[in-house]
Amino acid sequence: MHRIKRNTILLSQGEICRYTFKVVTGCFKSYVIDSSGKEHILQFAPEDWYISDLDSLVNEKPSVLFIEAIEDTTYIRLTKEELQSFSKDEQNRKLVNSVISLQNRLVALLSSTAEERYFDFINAYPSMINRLPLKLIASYIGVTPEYLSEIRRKLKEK
Amino acid sequence: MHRIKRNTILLSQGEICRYTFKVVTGCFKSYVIDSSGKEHILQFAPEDWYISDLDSLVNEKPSVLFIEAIEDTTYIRLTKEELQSFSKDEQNRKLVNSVISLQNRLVALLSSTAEERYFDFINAYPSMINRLPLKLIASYIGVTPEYLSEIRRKLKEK
DNA sequence: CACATTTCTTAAACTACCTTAATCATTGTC
DNA sequence: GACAATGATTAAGGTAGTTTAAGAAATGTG
Repeated sequence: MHRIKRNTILLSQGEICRYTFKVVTGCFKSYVIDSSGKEHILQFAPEDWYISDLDSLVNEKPSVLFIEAIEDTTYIRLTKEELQSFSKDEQNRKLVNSVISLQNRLVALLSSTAEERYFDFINAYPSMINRLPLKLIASYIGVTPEYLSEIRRKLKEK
Repeated sequence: MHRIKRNTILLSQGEICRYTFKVVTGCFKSYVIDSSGKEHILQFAPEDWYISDLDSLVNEKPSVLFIEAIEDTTYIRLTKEELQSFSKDEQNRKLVNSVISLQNRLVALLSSTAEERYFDFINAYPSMINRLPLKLIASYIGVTPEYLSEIRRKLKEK
């Protein structure tokens, strides 16, 4: 079991990812930084979630993602070999869940407005809303903090 | 081995997906239709690719996706049980590849402009460019056909 | 071949979302 | 408890991408 402080980076873009991290308490985020320096969050990992750059881990190539603690966090880390020693069923379930969650995000990004994606987020992660700053939610749903702030104001006015 | 004509739908939104389809010759697309009736393509599956709605297949719930032949296509279909009889390694590789390709699309949608995503598409699927109508490429990269047409014109002017 | 249907292009008006910048609120730190 | 740093809000102006509509090109069909 490992213990790290908020804002600590566990994996940086360009490094080869050697582990999958399983959160015990706290929360991680994975994100990319685009050519203009902006951060875009792909995943939050609160208690019991797994987080990793699978492409980097499996194919031993440089990661495109950062993984960083957004709260003081305790976690377990699993090497590729340890992951592979999981039962076939267990491994499958985890991989299938990853596919499903990415597919759902993709569908939402392609076919919903920012306001709809904000509702989706609230429904999918009701307990995260009070735990995350607006800034991070905005980055996850794919808008600027200023625009999410405007969305919230419009919702109150109703 | 099954054989179907262009424009035939193999899976519709709302149905439970019973198979993973492996293309022998031809090409499938998977897509969603949003609340305003617009189509958004998630994946193309040319020769040797697999396509399915994993969430629906594995959890036996109604599919959100359509799967449709965009050329006359021959394919093999695999039930959930047949898929599970694959070697652990083979199954893992396929699932990991799905995660990676979805993750790449997500990163692109969050952090690139439409023009950059068009370049990404050309680089990732050079052989598909001549095979797909503009309309379908536009749907895949997440813009209207009119706007992709404009992107192409601007590129020619350079 | 002729006709219908679908696809592609162009252009003008529009909108969802971004940028910048200023102000205020909250949090962390010595 | 003061001050710095970070986060949230608001507003004005800008831009990437959409909508609508119409015509041109390509494709399918009897």
